[in-house]
Amino acid sequence: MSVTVTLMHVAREAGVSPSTVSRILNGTANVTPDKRERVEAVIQRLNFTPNVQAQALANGRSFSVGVLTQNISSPFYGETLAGIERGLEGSLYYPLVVSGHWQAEQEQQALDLLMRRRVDAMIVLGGVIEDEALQQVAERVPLVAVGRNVLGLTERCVLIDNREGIRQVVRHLAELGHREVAYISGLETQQDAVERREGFEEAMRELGLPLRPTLMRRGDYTEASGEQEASDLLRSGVPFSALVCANDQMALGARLALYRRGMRVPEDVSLTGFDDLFSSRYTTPPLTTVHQAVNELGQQAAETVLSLLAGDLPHMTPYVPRLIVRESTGPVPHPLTAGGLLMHDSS
Amino acid sequence: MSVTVTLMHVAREAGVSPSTVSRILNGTANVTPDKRERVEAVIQRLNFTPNVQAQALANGRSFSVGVLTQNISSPFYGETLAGIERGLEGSLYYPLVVSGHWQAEQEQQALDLLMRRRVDAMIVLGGVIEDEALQQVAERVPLVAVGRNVLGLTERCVLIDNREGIRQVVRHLAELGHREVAYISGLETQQDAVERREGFEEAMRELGLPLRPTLMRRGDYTEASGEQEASDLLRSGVPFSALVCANDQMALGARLALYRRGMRVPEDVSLTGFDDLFSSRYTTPPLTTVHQAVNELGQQAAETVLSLLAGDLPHMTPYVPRLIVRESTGPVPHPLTAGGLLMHDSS
DNA sequence: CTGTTAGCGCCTTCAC
DNA sequence: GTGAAGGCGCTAACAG
Repeated sequence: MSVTVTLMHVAREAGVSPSTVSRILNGTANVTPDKRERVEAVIQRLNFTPNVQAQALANGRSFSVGVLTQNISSPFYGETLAGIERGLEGSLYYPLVVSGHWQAEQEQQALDLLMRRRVDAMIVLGGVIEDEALQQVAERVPLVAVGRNVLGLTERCVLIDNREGIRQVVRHLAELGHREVAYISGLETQQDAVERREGFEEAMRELGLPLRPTLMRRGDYTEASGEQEASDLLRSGVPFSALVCANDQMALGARLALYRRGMRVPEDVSLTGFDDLFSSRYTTPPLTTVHQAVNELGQQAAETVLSLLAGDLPHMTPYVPRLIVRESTGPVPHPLTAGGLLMHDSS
Repeated sequence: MSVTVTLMHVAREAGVSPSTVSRILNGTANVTPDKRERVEAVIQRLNFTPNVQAQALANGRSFSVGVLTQNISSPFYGETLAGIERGLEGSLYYPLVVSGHWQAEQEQQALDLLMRRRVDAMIVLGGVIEDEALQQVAERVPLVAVGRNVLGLTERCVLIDNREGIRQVVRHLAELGHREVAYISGLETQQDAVERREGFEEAMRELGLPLRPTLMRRGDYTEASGEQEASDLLRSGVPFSALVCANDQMALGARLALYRRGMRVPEDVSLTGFDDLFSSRYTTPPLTTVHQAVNELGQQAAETVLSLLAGDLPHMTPYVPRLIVRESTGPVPHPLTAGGLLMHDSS
């Protein structure tokens, strides 16, 4: 394609030295107005844009921050990325994102790729890679983790109180009179899935509700697994009046399973999620869930990185999720075993 | 942070010249086995990774392809990005993505940013920026557009036959006996929204169905607008037995409006979308929609860019979308005006 | 204020 | 096969 025009070209064309052009570009020093004008005109005319690679090399900074995400197309991480994008906006920094797909090996490759690109900082979203690998990265550049605690870097982690989130859900259901509560867990190789399940169990105990192994299922955070586990649950015949899912996506899948069985939400079964994805406001009925402000978390991570880069030592405030009661939860159907559940179950 | 180790360090440590190390790194020439071993050992020990910025500068290529997307968190573009990521996998290239948010100005800034980063190629997803700006970019690097026709670059555009997609929807509804069909259009600053609406109108005419201005609404592709327009439609009292939405997100919003009015889908109203987002498989009921294989489109775009970069002249095959009939469409309720619709409408 | 001089880290001729 | 030298495009002292 056409030859790329360099700062050198501009300098020659404007009859000044390269450094002058550079100074104008970066506002590094004062330049006589007429020279400035001349140079700027040439820049316009030649459509010159500085080569970031070269700037990076000369500056020793790439002006980019690496983002290790897991699945770029997941609604959850998508919103986090949007938040990061927003948080970085206006700064000179730009996010380089790579997906790790929840596979330690791929995550390691992603980190390597980003380090080769000499990112100035790193943001890590979840993942299953060992803490050690992240600590190693953290030795070279400032690192902030979201939704994951990294040993020795806790003060650089934007954490969510998963236990508290689920607890709010259980409390809400208890207040509505539910006792037989089923639970579909997420992929327990992920920290948050474990925390949520444990939080559920703790809350049930605290509130004096029965914790039945037969009502505890294990999904993998996907819609498909939510559907699968929910329909297993229904087929099993063990009665329950509420179904708590470890995330919104599984709740969506579970919703479909209930629909297929002709079970109404919330008349027959109350259903809850976790994350408050944007689309959960539009499920039928709108989903009661735990709000995470994923977007804000991303933004906060970005801002933290920026201040780290600026040499400050920001301190993270742990994020407290909050229950959003919408329409997928309601009072227990009267005689549980005879009414709501079993009646429809046999229809 | 710790000093970054360079190729120079490796060379010294291994007792060879920098060029030798470079050759080993790139397999550019043969090197004596023992030197190779020595160097590789040092690379390991020092944990050396080449600086991509420097390589880029020396090579004149950055090994990155720019991606101009609109909204990184939208499920639609998210899936496209995942496809691009997949398509680029295994190549040396890496995607740099920036969002334009459907604003010409921001899109232009995004393009500038990417050109400054000296991307070797560009993939454009939708957008409202003028063709001219894209042509200008295309003069400097290979460019591929997805879901958008760019004047003079048509053979570099991965296009979707939107008219045909909507036509299939209308035909399907006609076969089910629907005559009074409402339509919610997308943001008509976008080409595809116009094509879909026009396709709808054409198909209605062809099939001899009435085209009522009062049943034509204009949304903006968001869930909120779908809800808004659908509820307006219901409030207006004009009877209809089917509602066609220009995308899945608006269909989701419309679904909620119908739910609020106590209208059943598909018993009272048939509902359709367009795009076949992953989550549309899990709406209640699962949504009849037009499949776009967004993921594959992204992948195809990436592969095209790669072969362009390799010097080939690939040829794009226009993409024909296909109707996916799920459960949100059904036969017309018996006497339309008396039965299904108005009865519920007045409840 | 501004031009000259060195690099930043790597690759690539060019000789040996 | 391998080292030396020059350059990619830009910035940052250093002298004027």
